[in-house]
Amino acid sequence: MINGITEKQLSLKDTLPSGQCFRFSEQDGLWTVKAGVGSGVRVLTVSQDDLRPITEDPFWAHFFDLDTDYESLKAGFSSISPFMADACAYAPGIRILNQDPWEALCSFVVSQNNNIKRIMGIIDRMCNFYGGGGFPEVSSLVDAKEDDLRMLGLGFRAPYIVNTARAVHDGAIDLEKLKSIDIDVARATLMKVKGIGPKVADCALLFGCHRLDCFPMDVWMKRVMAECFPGKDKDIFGPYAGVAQQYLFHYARTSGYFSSRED
DNA sequence: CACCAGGCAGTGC
DNA sequence: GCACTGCATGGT
Repeated sequence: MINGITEKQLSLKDTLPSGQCFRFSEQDGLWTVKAGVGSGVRVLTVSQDDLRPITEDPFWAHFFDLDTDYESLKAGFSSISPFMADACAYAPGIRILNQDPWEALCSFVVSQNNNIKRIMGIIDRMCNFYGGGGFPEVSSLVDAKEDDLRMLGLGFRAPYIVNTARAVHDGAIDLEKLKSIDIDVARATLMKVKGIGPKVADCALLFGCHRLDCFPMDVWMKRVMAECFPGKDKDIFGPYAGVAQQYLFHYARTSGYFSSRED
């Protein structure tokens, strides 16, 4: 441990592959993370043994949300139920990333009815085809040809991507305002786009706009809530339910508790 | 062959 | 309001 931050405070292996971001890779303990749109792309190389590339760079420190106190959040969650305490203890170094809002929104449109490995491949091909390595600009997807998107593997999501880019381009969606306006208004604004439903809207808001009260309900979270919190809803987790959601999602997917498969 | 993947839109009731 | 179905694609 170097520079006062431990794996229990920031775990790369529990945070990066936990289904919230899609542009990273790992080889022999060395992680590469890409973030940002177009020529504004940033590239991080870091290992768990030495997190100084994160702690000493304000951009990456913010990206990994080092300014939020997860210890007190976990303490509060753990008092809710033994199962919740197990989920927090299972991977205590999970954090909610501060990703670019456009990148997050677009990525989660790609994610629908898809698996994480394939999502990562599609986004990688989009970055190379449209972004020169950075995430595709809104302006480059507004006029994207549907055949090109299908060639990259988007399938039925191809028109959804174009719809989303147009809504951002013409101002129907103001990504910066989504960070602060009323959360129900924010969700409704996103869901006006054909191709954005409640799950994608919540993921975009949680992972791209840092709206920590958003609680995306995917197939895994539906299992968790039905089996471990019957009759309850996200309100039992309080105003930071989105953080609780990430601990539960990761625990459900990878612990084997729900007879899952790893990928 | 079937079924699934960090869902959604369309349709029918 | 809720239940059901088709949807592109690749993996198991």
